Amino acid sequence: MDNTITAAKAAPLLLEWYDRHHRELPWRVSPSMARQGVVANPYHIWMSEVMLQQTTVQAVKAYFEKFLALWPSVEDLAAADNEDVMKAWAGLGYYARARNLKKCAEAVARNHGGHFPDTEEGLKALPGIGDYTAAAVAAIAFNRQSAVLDGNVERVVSRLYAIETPLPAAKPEMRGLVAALTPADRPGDFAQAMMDLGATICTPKRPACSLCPFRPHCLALSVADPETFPRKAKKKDKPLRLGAAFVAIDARDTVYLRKRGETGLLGGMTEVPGTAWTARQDGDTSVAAQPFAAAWEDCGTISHVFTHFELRLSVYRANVARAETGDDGWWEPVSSLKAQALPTVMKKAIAQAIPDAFKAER
DNA sequence: CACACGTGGAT
DNA sequence: TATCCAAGTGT
Repeated sequence: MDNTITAAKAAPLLLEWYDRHHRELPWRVSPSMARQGVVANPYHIWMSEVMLQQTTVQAVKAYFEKFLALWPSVEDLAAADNEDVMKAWAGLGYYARARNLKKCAEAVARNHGGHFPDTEEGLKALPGIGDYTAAAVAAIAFNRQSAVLDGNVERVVSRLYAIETPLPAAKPEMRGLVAALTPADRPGDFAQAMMDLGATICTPKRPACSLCPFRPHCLALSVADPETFPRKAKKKDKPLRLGAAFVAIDARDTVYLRKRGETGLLGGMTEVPGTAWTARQDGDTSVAAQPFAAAWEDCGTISHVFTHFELRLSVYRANVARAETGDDGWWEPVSSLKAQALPTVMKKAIAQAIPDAFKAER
């Protein structure tokens, strides 16, 4: 007997589960709040969705609160200094998101009177908003019946229908299935419910199928091991790249920093001088690659894993007079390094040269 | 379609 | 330790 779920049954089942078991999140209007007349703030929903791209809820919470405190409205963010936005985003990763966040805020403030477009199409035309985020903001903030497909939903749907096509080829099929399931009533809650289900019940490993509202209808559970869905190709292994980083300190306990170019890896972020990061094992990562002459002391190496390569950086430290550096950067007190737009890899390098650089006592 | 693009937590 | 992966987007 075919127990495949029908569109008419899916939403009520899932929304009933969501009303009882939804997560409380800082940017979310819970069902009980909605009953009291609270409506979603599109600025908050957009901000959270951009931060949540490939990023855990846990990591996002503090950044979300910080950004709202610094820039309470989209006009505030549009008027902010680019550099301040990059400083506030430092540590969250995927820094193109921060650059696009600022551009998007400027576009909304300048071209849309400070109001986000309320359609998928309008939203998707903005920087940093793609298929997923456009659908999510349209559904959650504007109650549009849009098909929201993220990693969680892909997992839920792939199991519900035991989809054998591997990702990402299966995405169009999955989007069609989600579109068929999405209700006209509470489409935003439906989307959030699918994501909550994927995050808390239909998890990548050891899913809690006994607690799942879709359990009677899940094809993967009935015919196979749900854990094996979604199918996806194996990832390539990461090559190793080598480089050197030079931490120059002057007599007043300040460090020489530079700003990276606006595009590419860590674009627009702050760094210490260093070599290019080469895949060549014979690249010069020795003190000979120094950016300026000094009595460089070998501080050992640090490792950092990026999305598509692993980096091993040789770190050097020296006491340097201000006049001996170039003029492509600036001197920053060690005590204020924490507030700089330093990506994690640079904080690691500096901490290797100055172990207490980021300690609270400073 | 394939690849570039960060980081930290879980197993 | 190795691997996966978390509310993806841009090119």
